Amino acid sequence: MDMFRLMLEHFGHQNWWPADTAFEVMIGAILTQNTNWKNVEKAIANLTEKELLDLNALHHVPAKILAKEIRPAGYYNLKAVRLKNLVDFVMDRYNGKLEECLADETEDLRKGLLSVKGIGPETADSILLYAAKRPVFVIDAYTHRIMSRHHMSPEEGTYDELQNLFMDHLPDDHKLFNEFHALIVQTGKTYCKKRPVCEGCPLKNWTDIHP
DNA sequence: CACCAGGCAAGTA
DNA sequence: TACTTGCATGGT
Repeated sequence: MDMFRLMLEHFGHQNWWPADTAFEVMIGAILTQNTNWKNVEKAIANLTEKELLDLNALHHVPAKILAKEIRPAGYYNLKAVRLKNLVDFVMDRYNGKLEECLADETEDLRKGLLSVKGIGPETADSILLYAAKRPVFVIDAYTHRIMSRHHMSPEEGTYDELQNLFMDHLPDDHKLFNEFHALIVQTGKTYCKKRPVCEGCPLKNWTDIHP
């Protein structure tokens, strides 16, 4: 049985990304860097309450005030600057129009996002997949860990190598990629931590990467 | 108490 | 290129 179906039959549909708008996805993508999503929810709730979950509002709010509101998400000084960098990117390159940003060519938008200080490959691809709905496969620490544990990737493969491994074997379908990445995270959280709990893992006897 | 969470950038050699 | 370190809260 293939990896995707094993995980789907075990966990069911994940309904990612848990956000109301594309902009909220973009903000969440930065806030969740190396941070538990529960903490991000608190930070986003603060932003909503202060009416800061908005491109123009974030553009005008001082980084120091912003940092205070996103405190529960951790790395708050760093992330406040990163959020401002992302907002500046949309302002400068797309004339402050989020729709134009999200409608840009996938490759151009990816390069642009990666040029923003504080946005690396996972954050850029999360925005492309979950906000812009492009068929771009997101790789995270759990993906590396699961693939490595199953000897499906060369040891400590790079982000791009692992991403290509999936994208070369899967149809370009953003809905599939959406569900697939979410299931990998759920599987990793439940069974594939640094101290793995392999008993009960849907991938226990999985050895074939066939889509 | 230790360890972890849906990373990234900057510094060193 | 290949390590190492800082960033930080909140949960287990």
